[in-house]
Amino acid sequence: MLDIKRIRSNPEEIKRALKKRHGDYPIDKVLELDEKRRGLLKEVEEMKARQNQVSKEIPKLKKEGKDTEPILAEMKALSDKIKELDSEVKIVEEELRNILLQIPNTPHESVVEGKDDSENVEIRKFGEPRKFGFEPKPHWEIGANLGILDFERATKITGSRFALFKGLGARLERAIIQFMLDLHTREHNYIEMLPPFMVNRDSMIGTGQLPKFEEDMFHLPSKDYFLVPTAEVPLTNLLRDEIVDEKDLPIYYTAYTPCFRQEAGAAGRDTRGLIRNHQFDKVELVKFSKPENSYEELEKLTNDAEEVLKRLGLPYRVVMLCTGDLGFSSAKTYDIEVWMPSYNRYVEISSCSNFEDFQARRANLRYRRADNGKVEYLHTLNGSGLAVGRTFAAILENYQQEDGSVVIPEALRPYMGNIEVIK
RNA sequence: GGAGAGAUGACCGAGUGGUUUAAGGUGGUGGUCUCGAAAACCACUGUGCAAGAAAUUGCACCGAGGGUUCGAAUCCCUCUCUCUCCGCCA
Repeated sequence: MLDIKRIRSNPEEIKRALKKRHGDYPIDKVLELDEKRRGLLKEVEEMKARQNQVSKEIPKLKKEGKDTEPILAEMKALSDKIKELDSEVKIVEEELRNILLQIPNTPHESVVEGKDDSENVEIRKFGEPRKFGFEPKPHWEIGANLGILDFERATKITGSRFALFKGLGARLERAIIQFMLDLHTREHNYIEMLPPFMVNRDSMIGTGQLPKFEEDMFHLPSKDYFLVPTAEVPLTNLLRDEIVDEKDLPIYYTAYTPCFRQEAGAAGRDTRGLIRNHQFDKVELVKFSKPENSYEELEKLTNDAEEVLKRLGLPYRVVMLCTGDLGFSSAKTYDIEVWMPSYNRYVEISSCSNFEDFQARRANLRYRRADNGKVEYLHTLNGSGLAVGRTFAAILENYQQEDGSVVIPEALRPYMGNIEVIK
């Protein structure tokens, strides 16, 4: 959520920034409602001040045995008027909030303007796509042939867009999770969390999935809970409505969770394999930072995620999302894309974002400055560290051999009982 | 799932309709005292919104949301959560 005071004092700057996103947002409507709200507030608060004052006099008058009837009648009228205005204020505030919740974050000035993902900017590259001396297979064929992935039975058990990992496949998935968590906790100083996989509505609003993207989520109507679409939701909301001390910052959390997404609107895309499923595993990185350090923290966070791919020896590149491709809550995002031979291109495997105070404002995440004791909004950041299913797929495809076997990257072998090859 | 009890500031805890601008204590910050510290004493110690250049002022907030009343932490209704006992259960 954008700061209403910032919109009020710099409406043209906000309009200019949002225009870069190539969308249309009702800033003038916000200004109009804000002005209406403040006018009503002034009026009703003056009435309440009078009401409070007179209410203190009434017991004194009663004690003195004076007739309070006329004053009570007057106060009754005032009370009714206050109720009327209060509900008017409430309606205006609700409308204002609903509009504000649907306005995306303003892009950081360093973000390149562009219309869609075709205008994203490559920042750096690691490794070279492997030249195969044979016809490489896609991971769903490799996995099925080795008996470690079974999509037909996953469909039987549940439906389309689910995966079943079998035998060494299940173990490899688990090994990847463990390897990622160990790297981030031991070498990058993240604190490991294992949060609930369902969250309530307030949490989903706090990180920006709601109200705009409800159709993308799995919802449990009996409790009004949502299956987590990413561990970003429970991790960021961990500190919701809290004020942390400056000395405790920055705070780094990491968590493995399964992630659940409807993939509404993605019909027909990536229907085979592990790339786009309703349930997938992910290790997530979340940071809470002081505003002045958040862009430095974004670079470090991105490096932390890249390190996973480096250790696994998977070729990748980092791109900066242009304004037209930037997520709703994000001010700046780097996508890390891994080389996927079956797609013959780089495929997103991590998305690292700085949300500045956009989520913090929604989720009421604040910290107290050590020097002056003032309370300010935190900056929040997160990134995948990494998407586990896509990592699994990239390993199968990049490490496949002509005979259909798959070499295990060295970094994972300690987690695989030192097996070197799945065959 | 059934029955009962509860939710008050950073923490403990009083408060069942009107000088409560939420008593008192603990913790924290500043000061007095001291060579220094402890103790003691004094003062200060929340968040949000609005107005103001600022000092400051007003309004709201006692789990959440409604209601009764001139006036609600206090009374009524709904919900959420916590605790105890019972049932069920990995």
